[in-house]
Amino acid sequence: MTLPDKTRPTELADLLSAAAGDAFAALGLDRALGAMRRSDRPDLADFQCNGAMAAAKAAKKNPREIAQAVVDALKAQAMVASAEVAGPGFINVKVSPEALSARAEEIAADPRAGAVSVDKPRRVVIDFGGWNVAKEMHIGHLRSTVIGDSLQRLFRFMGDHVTSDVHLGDWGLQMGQLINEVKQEQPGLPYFDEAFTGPYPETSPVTMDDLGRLYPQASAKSKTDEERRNADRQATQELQAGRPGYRALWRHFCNVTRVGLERECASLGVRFDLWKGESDAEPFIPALVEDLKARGIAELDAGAWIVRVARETDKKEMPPIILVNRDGAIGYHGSDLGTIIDRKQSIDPELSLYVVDQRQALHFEQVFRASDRAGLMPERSLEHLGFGTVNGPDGKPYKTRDGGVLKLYELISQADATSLARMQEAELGADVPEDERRDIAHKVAVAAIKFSDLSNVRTTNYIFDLDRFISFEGKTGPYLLYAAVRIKSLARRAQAEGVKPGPIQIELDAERALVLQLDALNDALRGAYDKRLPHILCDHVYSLAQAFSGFYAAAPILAESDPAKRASRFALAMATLKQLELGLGLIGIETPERM
RNA sequence: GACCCCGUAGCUCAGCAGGAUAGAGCAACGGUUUCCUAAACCGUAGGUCACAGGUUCGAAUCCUGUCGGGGUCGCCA
Repeated sequence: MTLPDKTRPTELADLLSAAAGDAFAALGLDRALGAMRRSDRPDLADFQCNGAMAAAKAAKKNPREIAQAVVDALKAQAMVASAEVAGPGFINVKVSPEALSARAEEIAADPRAGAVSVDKPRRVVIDFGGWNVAKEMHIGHLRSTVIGDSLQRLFRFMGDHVTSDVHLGDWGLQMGQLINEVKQEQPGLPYFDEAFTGPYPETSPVTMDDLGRLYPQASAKSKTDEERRNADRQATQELQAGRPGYRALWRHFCNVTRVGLERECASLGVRFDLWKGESDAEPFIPALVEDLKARGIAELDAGAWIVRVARETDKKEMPPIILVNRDGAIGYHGSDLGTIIDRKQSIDPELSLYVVDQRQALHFEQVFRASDRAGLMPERSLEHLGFGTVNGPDGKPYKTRDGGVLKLYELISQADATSLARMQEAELGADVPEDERRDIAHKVAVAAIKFSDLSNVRTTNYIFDLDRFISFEGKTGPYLLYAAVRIKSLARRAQAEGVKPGPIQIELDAERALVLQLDALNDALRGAYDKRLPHILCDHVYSLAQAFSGFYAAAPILAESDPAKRASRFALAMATLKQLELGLGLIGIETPERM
């Protein structure tokens, strides 16, 4: 293997890894040992390779000797300014200013700001499955929304064909509970009269506020009162079996809820390809059940049709899935299987990602196994991307001071207000029309909220602190916007002064650091994409903003008097802006023109 | 009881396919604006990586155990 054509520079670490890999191969060692990464010791090197020490162990050779051979080979590369062996066998490399310039030029010229894409695009489904009919969005729903949105943006950007589905919880016992609750409050409605032949009223008998009030009531009663619970089960089964009045009422619940959810989505800048729900799986279920019965996969157990998914190798108990419960109703096991069939037929995805609370890990493992057993979709194509809960300082799910849940719109409006106040305090945007000022404040607020959530590792719980969430200093969304906005301001000024970007020349330490950071984009993209962890991307964008802020403070850009330097630095700033906006876009954050 | 996740600076968190001096942000302290947006920049201080063993030339990272926190375990989703 030889180095890629030098007329097209590419990721510095890749070039170095290839060169080092050749050197290892020449020694009869594994090429993969040549993997180069950003140095842990920026004072010593730009990049490092630890392969010599690993190789020495296997080949029983002196690690420093191996490292020295690799270093000698690396020194022959034009892009290598210096290479040396350090300590027990670290290989330290500094790249030449020319190589940095070339890479910066490439990023500046590339519409994708230096980002690679996948070799083989896949059809991917992303299921957000966190929202429910009759439940208003609260702080706990934020995670599936922003994580799922970030992933759909990232996967699309990497080249995959993504279909996102909000996948509303609209078909379980909670529907029967709600029907009965409404029946108790308003028994005279035609929906409950089996003799009524229609048509049913077009306007909903309940508002979103009503639903928000009724649902907890109904749920509480169902838990404590066995008779009521049986009635709820009965209603659920009748709804699913198609009782017209119940269906009509249920449709009102869904529509009313959807209006509210769409408003939140618009506010957060999140969109879905599909607004399907558990109920959409219903048509696929009877045939599935018959098929599984016929093939002996479904078994009758205590009145319910189940599918066993336990395996001998299991270390824990693995309960069967309940395909049809003893009332004849479909629970979320069954509806998830039905949904898999629906997607298989309409999309045929190669990968399905379920962005749902970590606490449902067991459920998804069961469903995926059942899907595999039934031959619907292979288990390996189904992934549950669990996320941790949003906790208060006590480690329990977050509650407001009065013990209630924090509604999402309340969080957003508080952040909006804080943001607007901050602008006024800084006397910014005074010359901007009221509408635009509010728009800017909202963008800043959404950036703060999304970044706070996304910069936590997806899989772990985190402690939510409202003040910190909407604070605008330090490692926050607004910090990132601020970096981008300053460059936009530079661009306007350059336009007015007739300054154009020119050839990039790397001289200052701050410039080196910035280009090295720009070059690191693909590492972050690959990490975030492969592991489905948006925080890796957040870290990159933050580091990039930091590197730019350092550069901005260290060197005059448009204020530089030397025209060549001015043009170079301006070009570097514009390349940074492109990558910043790209990265921000992938975590769902929009950049205002000013702030 | 079984299984899963977590325990890193005063606080909130990165780092964990082993690698050099464990990194950020906030809070604290000290500096920086005649100059492109100070929502910024630079610096100081702050850690027995829960604890105990083990593997290794080398462990925050891998293995075992203990303690502490959170979660899950068939007809709710």
